[in-house]
Amino acid sequence: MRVRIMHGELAPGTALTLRGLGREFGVSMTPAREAIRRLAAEGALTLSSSGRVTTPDLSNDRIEELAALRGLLEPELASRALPRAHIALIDRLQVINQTIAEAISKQDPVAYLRTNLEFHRTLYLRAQAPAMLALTETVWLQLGPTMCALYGRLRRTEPPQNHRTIIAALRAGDEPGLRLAVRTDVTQGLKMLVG
Amino acid sequence: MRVRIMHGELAPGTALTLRGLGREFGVSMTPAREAIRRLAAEGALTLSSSGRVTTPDLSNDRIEELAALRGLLEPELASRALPRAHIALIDRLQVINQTIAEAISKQDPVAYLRTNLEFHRTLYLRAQAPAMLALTETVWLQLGPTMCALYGRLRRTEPPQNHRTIIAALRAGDEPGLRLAVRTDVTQGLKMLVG
DNA sequence: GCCGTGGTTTTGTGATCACATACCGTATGA
DNA sequence: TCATACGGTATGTGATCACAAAACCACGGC
Repeated sequence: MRVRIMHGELAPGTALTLRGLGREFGVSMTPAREAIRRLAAEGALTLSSSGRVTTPDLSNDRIEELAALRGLLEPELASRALPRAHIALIDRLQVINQTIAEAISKQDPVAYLRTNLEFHRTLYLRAQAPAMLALTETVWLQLGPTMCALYGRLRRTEPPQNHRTIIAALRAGDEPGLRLAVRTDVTQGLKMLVG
Repeated sequence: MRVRIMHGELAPGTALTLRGLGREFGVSMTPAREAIRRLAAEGALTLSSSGRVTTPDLSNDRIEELAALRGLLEPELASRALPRAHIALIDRLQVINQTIAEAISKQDPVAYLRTNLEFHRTLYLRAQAPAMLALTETVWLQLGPTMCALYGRLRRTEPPQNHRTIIAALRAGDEPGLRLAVRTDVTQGLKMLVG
């Protein structure tokens, strides 16, 4: 429920109401409120003064900060996943990569975003670091709406070259290369957004 | 309310009940539940199957992971705070440091922990990076109960030498030195816990 | 003496309600 | 014509209730 709400298909600045969400999902106010508050607790929603709730639209400083967070956390996760990455994982990553290419050619930003995150999560799951992954997903959640909105604006056409570099580094067991590839993949996309 | 609960004065493994907490704080189940769920969402509480809620007692792997997270996030925060650190801040840090020394001499683990975190937070507030600070506090929250319990077991007597190194690096404007000092301060304490 | 099974109690969940408050539209006056 | 004040509506908050499930305890059987 909350996952679908915040996965990116909600424009930043949208106002949410407890009763509205309750009606939409066929539940009462109590579970809706709980979901809202939980998302607000991890920064995915901003609850304005007097509890009014909206999806946040982030300032450029905030985007830069969250991008730095990704650039800090994700290389570490990738590095931890590297020793445990075997062929089956790499194959799955390549399949996901193909799906990403399809989403790009279809100009479907929400599918692109979702599959892109699936690529990263699939890799990071191997890191056996649940707390670190949870924190990273928190960051994704906060970036979700703005990223989706901005990807919708600028027409991406280039294929996911960075992902290919990541897979290559994974195959070669090249730890510094992997860190660098992940970092550039993460920061490059977000640098375009603020710039 | 939730801050006081998780600030460290709760042994890991304690079971919380909604109605119990409600009675303790003079409120009904609804706000108590909300607080519980919020804390559970950020990993400060583990809600077992069927919603039973306890304070988590962390495995050594988990402690190591959270320590790595601190070692990743906090040097970055300190580095960002460095250009904005002026004399008044350093003075305040030194005052807090004195309070820490008092807590150590009194063998009061919860006061030690609280003041120690106040030291770090005071520094990191200058970084102007709210999301990063929020994530770091999440990590603190998760570590809270175990750290308190373990600090109670081992009798610390050494004064906070690392904090003095941090302040010195801050004064000198030495960015790599600051990063290193923060990293060792953070990881050293936690290395003793698992070891 | 120990283990399984029954009932009782506790606990979490979701719904509904009453109340305070914030927001919005309108009307009136300068 | 614009600003301000007032009233109605909608919204969040906290409380209470009914229900289901899980835990606990005791009793009986092997």
